[in-house]
Amino acid sequence: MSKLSKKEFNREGLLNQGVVFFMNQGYHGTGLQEILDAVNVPKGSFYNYFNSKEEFGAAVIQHYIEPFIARLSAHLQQSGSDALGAIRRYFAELIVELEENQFKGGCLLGSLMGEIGSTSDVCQQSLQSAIARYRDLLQSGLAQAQQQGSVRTDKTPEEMADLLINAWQGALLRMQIEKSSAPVKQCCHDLLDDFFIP
Amino acid sequence: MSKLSKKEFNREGLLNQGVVFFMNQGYHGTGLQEILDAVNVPKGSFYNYFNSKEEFGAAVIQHYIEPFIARLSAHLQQSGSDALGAIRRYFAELIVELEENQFKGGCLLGSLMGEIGSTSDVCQQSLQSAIARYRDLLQSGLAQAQQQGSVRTDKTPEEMADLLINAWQGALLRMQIEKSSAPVKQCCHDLLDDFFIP
DNA sequence: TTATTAAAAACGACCGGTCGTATTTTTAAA
DNA sequence: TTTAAAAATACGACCGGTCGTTTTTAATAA
Repeated sequence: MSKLSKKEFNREGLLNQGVVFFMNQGYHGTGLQEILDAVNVPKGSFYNYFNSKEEFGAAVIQHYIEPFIARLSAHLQQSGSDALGAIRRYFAELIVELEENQFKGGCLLGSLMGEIGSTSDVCQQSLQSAIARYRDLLQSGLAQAQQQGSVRTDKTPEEMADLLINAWQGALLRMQIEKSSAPVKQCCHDLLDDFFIP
Repeated sequence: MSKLSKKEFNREGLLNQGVVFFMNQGYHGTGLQEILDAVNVPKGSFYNYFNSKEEFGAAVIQHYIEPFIARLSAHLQQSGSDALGAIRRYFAELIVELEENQFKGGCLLGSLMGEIGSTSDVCQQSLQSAIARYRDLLQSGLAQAQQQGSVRTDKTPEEMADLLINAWQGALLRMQIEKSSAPVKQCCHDLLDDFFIP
């Protein structure tokens, strides 16, 4: 493996483990050492990859949201004339994975919003942009569904996307402490099978 | 002031400041020293009041939820035949206070669920019971409103209470990073003025 | 005196971050 | 193409400081 790609490999590893540790133990509850040990990167090398823990946190946030956007995007793209179905299937997939993980994870964005959303400007901005991107995608999916007649049109897609994201975040928190997927299932059902239907 | 009541006074002060600091900086982001300094209690004395930071955190959670339950309860009690109006006014009051606080706070329960909901059993249980009490109260209010004909009856009050709490929590997180009360206002409007209406 | 509580001092572990230095990679001149 | 200078990266020891907790001492009550 060439040296250049090894650097990128290590960087990716740090971001991946950052997601895992921050999700399980929170930002302040996770020491850099834990992450570095997990990827076998020496302490002194960390600052060749990132300028500070805070900037690392911001990068982890962006790294975290990417696959979610890619997956939702893929579902929407291949859904043809059933955008609402694509959204339903996307969330159903997430629920399956949450169950597989025994409800340990939740959503990194939700956890970090509460923990450092008010204290770290850098991370706050990262959270803002991550959620905005996710929201915009969901919004476009709901707009498609409106044109297809499967979603009510007396609410803006923006409004519904926000409600769905917020309720989903809250349901994920509940899921964590109740160790049950009931909250997230209920949430999807209430909105996608009822409130959003014309 | 007698010694006994001074001890109770200090204990209350610690809990109050615990709410403030945990809300602003998170659990792991707050050192005991900060809280102790704010209440002028020596560090060595902390363990005369609480057995550990973790148990202190669990106590802070219970201490935090109390006034919310009392206020919602009061609104419902004096609402007569307009339980839905009481719930609306309760949340409207909360929104005013959030705006006064410049969206700094959010909800301690939401923040701590994400940060330590999966790692601290003691706090997890405390969060569970705090939310359950709050939910039950909201549920009873919604049941009243159903009997009064102002809320739809094809959904259980439990289901609606959960959705309201979850969406509210998510909206509070959004409010924090967007520094705007728009998310919480939208949330209340979507549910209390639309989805819950028969 | 003895028993009980408050508080000070001390504990080891760990925090994020910096340091000097060794090694490698890139750049540019020859 | 070879070589020399410069820039970037790797790395572990180490920084001052803070963490939550424990032990020891001082003060108070019985």
